[in-house]
Amino acid sequence: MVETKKGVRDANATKARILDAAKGEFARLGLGGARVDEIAEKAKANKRMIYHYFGNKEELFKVVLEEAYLDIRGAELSLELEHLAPDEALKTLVRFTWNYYLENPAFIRLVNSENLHQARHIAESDRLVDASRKFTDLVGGILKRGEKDGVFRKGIDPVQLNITIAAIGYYYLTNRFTGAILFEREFMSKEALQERLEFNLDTVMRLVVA
Amino acid sequence: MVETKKGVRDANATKARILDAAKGEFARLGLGGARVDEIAEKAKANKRMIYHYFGNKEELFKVVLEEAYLDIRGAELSLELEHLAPDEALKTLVRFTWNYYLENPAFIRLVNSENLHQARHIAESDRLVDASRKFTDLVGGILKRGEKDGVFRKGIDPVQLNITIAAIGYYYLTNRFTGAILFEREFMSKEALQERLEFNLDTVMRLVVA
DNA sequence: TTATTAAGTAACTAACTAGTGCGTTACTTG
DNA sequence: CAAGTAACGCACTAGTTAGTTACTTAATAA
Repeated sequence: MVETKKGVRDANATKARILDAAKGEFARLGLGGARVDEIAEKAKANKRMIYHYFGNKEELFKVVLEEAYLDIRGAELSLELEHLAPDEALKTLVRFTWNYYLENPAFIRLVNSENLHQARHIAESDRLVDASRKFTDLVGGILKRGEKDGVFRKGIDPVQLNITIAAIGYYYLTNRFTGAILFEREFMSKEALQERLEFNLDTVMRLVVA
Repeated sequence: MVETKKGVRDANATKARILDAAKGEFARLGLGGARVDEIAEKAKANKRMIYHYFGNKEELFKVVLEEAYLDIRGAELSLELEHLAPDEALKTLVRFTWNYYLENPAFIRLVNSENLHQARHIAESDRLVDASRKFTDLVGGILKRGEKDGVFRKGIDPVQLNITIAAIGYYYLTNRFTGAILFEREFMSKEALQERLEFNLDTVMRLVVA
């Protein structure tokens, strides 16, 4: 939570508080379910400020989404996977992805909401496309190195692999509520989470191994 | 779409039209985004009838969800996988799951919406728990047979496997909108879909193989 | 000190939305 | 065929909701 003392006028701080509150509300209730009044209240800002700084609800949602994506893409790059052996790099990525989803529950909920709306809010964001391209290239590089070292089989599509790495973590976490009921199983205990991570690491390594 | 001639009074037909329209609207816009008036109009029924037959919006959502889940669980059971060799049974399940998601886009959207609301609408549905238990047992049985035949390695958790089979299809399809933008790739062309299915079959078979 | 600009507020509005009151119309059964 | 019951419809309400209007207050530069 962004906290700044009130009374003092500070445009940047107010913007940050609004973004923070909006992220929480959009994640919790989706674009349609979130309420502008509620966001303003949570941000300790006047609703008028939201319209002043962001134009309207959807534009605000755009900024929230873009920031969320840039954050994870930045974190992925800062793992410096190119300095690790291919198999370690891949394992690190699987672990990181899993932990990022766990520690940033807002992220997957925002992505879900954006997909419900057919991704029209990020449709023209060159910044996101650039960041994602770098990420795909990164994974492609790991696969190439592994292939050359003889530890990975060849011909693996980095995009398909990326999707799968995201999927096996993301799905478990977003659908944990229905999952817990239907499979009559605890999804969020320390042991359950650890077990799933191990299973996912295993899945990915079996998929790439030569 | 359920179609019945108007004017003639037919409670079952009206209920069916309402459920059908509700499924479409809830899938399209989520529980929060769907509008009761719109559902009534699409159902060619009076809004009053929705409240008459289903009580309120959330109860209607409950029925829609329960029907959607029972439908896929029923379809899975009618595959009669127990009559197939273990590896064929598993491949058939992966293909079926993929095709079901493709042909019933409402299903994954409804499940997403339900998880946004922490699964409170299916929380007490014994029918669903029973149906899911049968399904988990089915997959468990396939794994056991494969293990005995020496084609599958032992110790695979059927629940984790189920989750993974669902995940690698579900995630690709729900997140295809953001995916298409970020990965600069067509997700829904015939070729792309076929490629993903092959990749997923490969992923699952490599995961279980002895 | 004063004029200017930007930050911030409260009260409002027009459109919408879930849910209802109350009446009408058709089918069914004794 | 009469009377009861269930299907159906209109028009309303009470409460929301995104967005706006018109204003006050603080910071800043001349």
